[in-house]
Amino acid sequence: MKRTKINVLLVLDQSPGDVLVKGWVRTKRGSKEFSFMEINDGSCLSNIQILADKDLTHYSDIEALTTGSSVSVMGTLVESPGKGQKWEIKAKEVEIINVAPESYPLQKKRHSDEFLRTIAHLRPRTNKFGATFRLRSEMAYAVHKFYKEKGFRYLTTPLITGSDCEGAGEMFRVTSLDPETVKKMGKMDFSLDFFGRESNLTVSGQLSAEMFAMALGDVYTFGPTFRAENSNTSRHVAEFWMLEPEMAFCDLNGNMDHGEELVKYLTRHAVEECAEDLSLFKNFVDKTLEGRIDILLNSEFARITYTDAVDILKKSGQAFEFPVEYGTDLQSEHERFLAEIYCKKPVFLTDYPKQIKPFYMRVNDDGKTVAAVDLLVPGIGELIGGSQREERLDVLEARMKQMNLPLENYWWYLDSRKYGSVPHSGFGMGFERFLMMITGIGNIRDVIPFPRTPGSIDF
RNA sequence: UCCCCAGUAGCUCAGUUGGCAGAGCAAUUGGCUGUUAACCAAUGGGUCCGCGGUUCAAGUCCGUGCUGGGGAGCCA
Repeated sequence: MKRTKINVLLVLDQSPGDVLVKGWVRTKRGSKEFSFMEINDGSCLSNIQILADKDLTHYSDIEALTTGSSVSVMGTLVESPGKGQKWEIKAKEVEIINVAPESYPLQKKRHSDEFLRTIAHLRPRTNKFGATFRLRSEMAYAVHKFYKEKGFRYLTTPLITGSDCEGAGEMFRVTSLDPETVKKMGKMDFSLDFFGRESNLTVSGQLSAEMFAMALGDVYTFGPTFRAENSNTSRHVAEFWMLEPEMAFCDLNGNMDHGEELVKYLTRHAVEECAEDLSLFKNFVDKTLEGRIDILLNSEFARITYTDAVDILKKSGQAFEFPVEYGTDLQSEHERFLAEIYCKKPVFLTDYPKQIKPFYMRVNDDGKTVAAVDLLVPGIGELIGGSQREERLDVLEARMKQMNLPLENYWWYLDSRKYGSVPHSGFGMGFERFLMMITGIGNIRDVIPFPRTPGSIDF
């Protein structure tokens, strides 16, 4: 008999008769005459209830089943006379695949996120984390679906990079030399290393993506990204997934239009395809989630220039811990005020002073600002960071010299501005940040399977 | 990296002025004919985060380290 997954069974209108399910025992309520078991196979949030009568062979073994044990159950799918579920299975055969001993750490009660992080290998077996990682999977699919529908090409850029100045924070060094050899060298000699020069894990696929946007038109990358920053916050991990669209013939406004469309598309997909899992987050994780999702879907995102934002903050009358100063980066409290109190919805902040932004951002006509954009989301902070890129070779080279960047290392990047350069734009969206937004989960470590953070690389 | 808070049973936590180590849940055993985080009864369960100090006496006070959480910076 062929196994049926529980998500398929639970939506049936009428019973097909006998069915075979396989899964893990979530809870068992036993008595002398019969036992109820709830089985989950990961296909959906819901369990299916099994009724096991004492007449079954090995009933004493069935009665001894524990939470976490794995079983295979064949029986008749019948309408449940009890409350709380439509269907249940009246078991004919229960095969015990493996009994989980009493040391199984997951109990039939709520556990703290902190505890579950210490057993990250088992936490996907809980309702909350099962829902989280089903949703994560569905959102990754929706990313590809969105870009397929829009005619973008999927680009996989290198994870190991030789550019030492990608410009976004500390990098992890990649080497094949063993520490003893390096010690004997006295001073690190990269020419003896695998690639013959210093190499690192990528902090962004953007520069590569720009090259392909100049060829394929619209591209996106979606893959792991690494930052060696010693960041200890609920919004940072050392290894995360980033989505980076890059679009030829696109200016900053087109960039924002695209970002807004993307966020709304993914959100709508979650609402339409993940309703059951989403209901868990709405009910048990974040009571304000429903309203926030409604705002995401139905409001037009605000768009404010950095200069206007500074004015708004200065006139707000708010007592900020840090002063608002034109020419410096906005503090968290300032960004939060703009998104959560002033706009009460996602807001694109644009046109930052050029001295606080990287070399590749396009210099505006005022000569003071660049065509940068950040999307700030209430409760999350920065979800998207991007820009229109500097496509004018002379302006780009001047800027790089100003910032003391070694032009020769970027010869290939500059070639794109030499040969058929066009206006183009793109941004990076933190995939985990998006998941936090759509689930209401407050710690980024809880939306990634095995989080990597400073001092922590278990599992 | 900086600031603040916490660390006691498998989990969540209480522990008064420094004076015998506690509860709920879980586990184990038994009972129970339709349960829904089932219910009822009994039983077992401790390096009070580590190290050092003060004291007749430290879970409690002091120092230090580690781990975790919240916030800041960096950013996605």
